[in-house]
Amino acid sequence: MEKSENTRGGAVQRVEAALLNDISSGVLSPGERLDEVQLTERFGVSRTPVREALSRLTAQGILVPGAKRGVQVAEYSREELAQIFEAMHEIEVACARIVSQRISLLSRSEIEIAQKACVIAAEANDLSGFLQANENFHQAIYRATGNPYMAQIASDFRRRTGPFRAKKFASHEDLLASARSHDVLMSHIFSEDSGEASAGMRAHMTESFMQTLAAN
Amino acid sequence: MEKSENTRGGAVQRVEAALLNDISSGVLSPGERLDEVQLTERFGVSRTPVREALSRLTAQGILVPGAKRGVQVAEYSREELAQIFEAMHEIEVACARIVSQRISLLSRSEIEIAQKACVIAAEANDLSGFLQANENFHQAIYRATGNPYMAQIASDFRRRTGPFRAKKFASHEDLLASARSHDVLMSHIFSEDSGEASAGMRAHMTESFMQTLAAN
DNA sequence: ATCTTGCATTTTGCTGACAAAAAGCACCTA
DNA sequence: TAGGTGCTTTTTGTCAGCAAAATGCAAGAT
Repeated sequence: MEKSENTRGGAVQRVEAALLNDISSGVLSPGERLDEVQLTERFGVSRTPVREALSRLTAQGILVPGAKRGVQVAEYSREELAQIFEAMHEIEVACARIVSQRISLLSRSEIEIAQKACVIAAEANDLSGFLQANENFHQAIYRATGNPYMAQIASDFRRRTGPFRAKKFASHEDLLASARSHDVLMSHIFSEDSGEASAGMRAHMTESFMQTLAAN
Repeated sequence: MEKSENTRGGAVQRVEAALLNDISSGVLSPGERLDEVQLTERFGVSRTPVREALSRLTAQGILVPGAKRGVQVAEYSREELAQIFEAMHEIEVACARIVSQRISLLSRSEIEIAQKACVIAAEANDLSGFLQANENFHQAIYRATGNPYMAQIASDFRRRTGPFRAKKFASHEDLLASARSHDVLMSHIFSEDSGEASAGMRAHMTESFMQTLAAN
C-alpha cells in the first residue's frame, strides 16, 4: 500500500548491505538493538526481507540474538575480541602457508599491484583510499590460496573485524608503518618456504593484533 | 544446563534438522534439487519457514543455489572436495596448535574420555557408536581451544564434510586404525609443544584426508 | 532444420495479516 | 515491602496469496 515501484528483487541485499555499512561506519554502535518494524519503515519493505537480512547477518556473527528479544549489533568483551583475533590470526597464517606453496605469477602480480596502491595511499595520507587498498591487498592474498573455502572464511573474519581494525589507523605514521609491514610480509610469502611464510604472517598478525587491541 | 537453548522458530529448526539429517544419511544425494512447495507439503508448513531453513543451509554451504532455479544439495567435484578438506585440514592444525598452548586438565580429561569411547566402539565394531564417539572426540578438541570462534569454524567444516568422511569407515580395521591414530594425535597435542602438536595434527589430517578422498 | 517470438506456466520474492509467546504493568495479597 | 497474579501491549513465527521474473513451449519466420 506504500511505495509503488521498488526494484523488484534485491530488497534483502539492499537491507543487508545498508546495515552492514551502518555497522562498519559506526552509525550503529555495538550493543544497539535493531527493531524489525523500524527497519521495515526505514527501507519501505515488509518484515519478511528485513527478517531475512537480519537472519543472514546473525549467521555471520555481525548481529547477535538480543538478551531478551530481537537482535542487536554484536558487542564483544575484551576477551571475546581477543578470541576473534586469535582465530583470524590462525586463518591468515594458514592462508600464507598455502599461498607460499603455490604462488603463481599472476597472483603475485595482483598482490604487488595492491601493495603499490597501499604505499601510494599511505604516502598521500589518504585514509579511506588506504583502507580500500589494504582490503584489496589482503583479498588478493586470500585469492592467491586458490582455495575459495579458505578465502571465504578469511574474508568473513575480515568483515567481522573491520570496525575494530579501522581504529588502528589514527595517524599518518600508522599507514606508513602498515605499508612497510606489508613489504616484509610479502617477502616471506614469496619465499616459497611455507615455514617462513607462516612465521612471517604470524609476526605480522601478532603485531597488527596488538595495535588493534590497544586501540579498542 | 546448556541445552536450555531458546526454541525460537520450532518449524524452521525442525525442517532444517530433518534436511540436514537426510543429507548426512544419504536420503538426499548430492546434486538433488529441493523444491520449496514439495517440502511445504512434506512438513505441513507454509513456504516461509521452509524458505528460511533452505536459506540457512545455503549459508552453511550444505545447499547451493541451483544452476537454473532453486537450491540443490551441494555436490563437489574432486577438486572442490580437495579444497574443502585442505581448508579443514588447516583449521584442525590451527586448533591443535592452540590446544597445545593452553591445554587444561579438564579439557585433557574430556578428550581422553572421548577417546576411550572411540576405542571401545572400534573394538566392538559398532559403526554408529564409533562415529558418535569420534565426533565427540573432535568436538572435545575444538572446545579445548577455549576459542568458540575457532571451534565454530571447525565444527562447521565437520558438519559439511560428514557425508564424505563417513564413507572412509568401511571395515572393522578402519575403525581400529582411526582409534590408534587418535592416540598418536593426543600424544602430540598433550606435548605442550605447539610445533609438534600442529605437525602431529597435520600428519593425522593428511592421512585421514587421503583415505577420505580415496573413498569418494 | 534452426532460430526467433510471443504466450502460458512455474518459481520466487515479497506483502499484509493473524495467532501465539514473551515482556511489561498494574493490582492484589501477605 | 516483597512477591505473586492476571491483564495488556509488544514482538515473533507463520500463513495464504499476489505479482514480477524466470522458464518452458509452441507457432511462425528465416
